[in-house]
Amino acid sequence: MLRRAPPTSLPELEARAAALTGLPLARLAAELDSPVPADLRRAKGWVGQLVEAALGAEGGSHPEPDFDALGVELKTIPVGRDGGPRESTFVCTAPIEGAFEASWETSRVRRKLARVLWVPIAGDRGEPPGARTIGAPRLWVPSPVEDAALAGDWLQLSELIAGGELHRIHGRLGAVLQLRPKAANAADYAWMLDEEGAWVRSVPFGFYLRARFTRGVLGA
DNA sequence: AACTGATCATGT
DNA sequence: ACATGATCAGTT
Repeated sequence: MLRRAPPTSLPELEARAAALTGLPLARLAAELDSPVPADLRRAKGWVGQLVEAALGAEGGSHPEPDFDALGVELKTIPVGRDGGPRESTFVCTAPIEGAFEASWETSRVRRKLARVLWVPIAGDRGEPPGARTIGAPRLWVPSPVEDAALAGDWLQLSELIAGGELHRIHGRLGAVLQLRPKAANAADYAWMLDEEGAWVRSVPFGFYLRARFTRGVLGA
């Protein structure tokens, strides 16, 4: 897949993203010489990686923002006819150390969400990936109210991890931020501390933004 | 229709 | 194993 050079300024990045508005993914894929999968079942990351390449994100699996120099994280978000998100948004994995010493201010969740460029991808479930179209991008910086809501959930969820109360963790907790499994399959595991302070195998957890929250962010 | 738990691909 | 990119698909 071809990849553009990284943008050198925030306005340049925003202009590039805006220029993609209305473009079907099949056309973008053709420009970038990327084969279009028949469906996303075995290509779940294809859309995100395609838009990364189009905007000149560094890509790869490094723990840095997509546009490191600009401090911007890129997120594609599937939206329905009303412009509302169809899915939750993965933020980051829930590291065991992050539950202890880190404050909300220095947490990975907050750093990840400091500045996000949302790129909506319009299309219904089951629609061929190439037929989906890129929507108008939105650069988001959490408002004080949004930040406070995220902080509250993060603290509650982090306390469960820090306390080793792993069995109490499930996707129903958190008003805007939730913890859910984030793994390759059911056999995948991570080492975590239980209530007794013993290392145990656990399903790896990830922080996700609820679709309801993202709906507000997108102004839909 | 929304939501949660499970899953898929790739790179380091 | 864990980071990146997410969506699938069964249940409620």
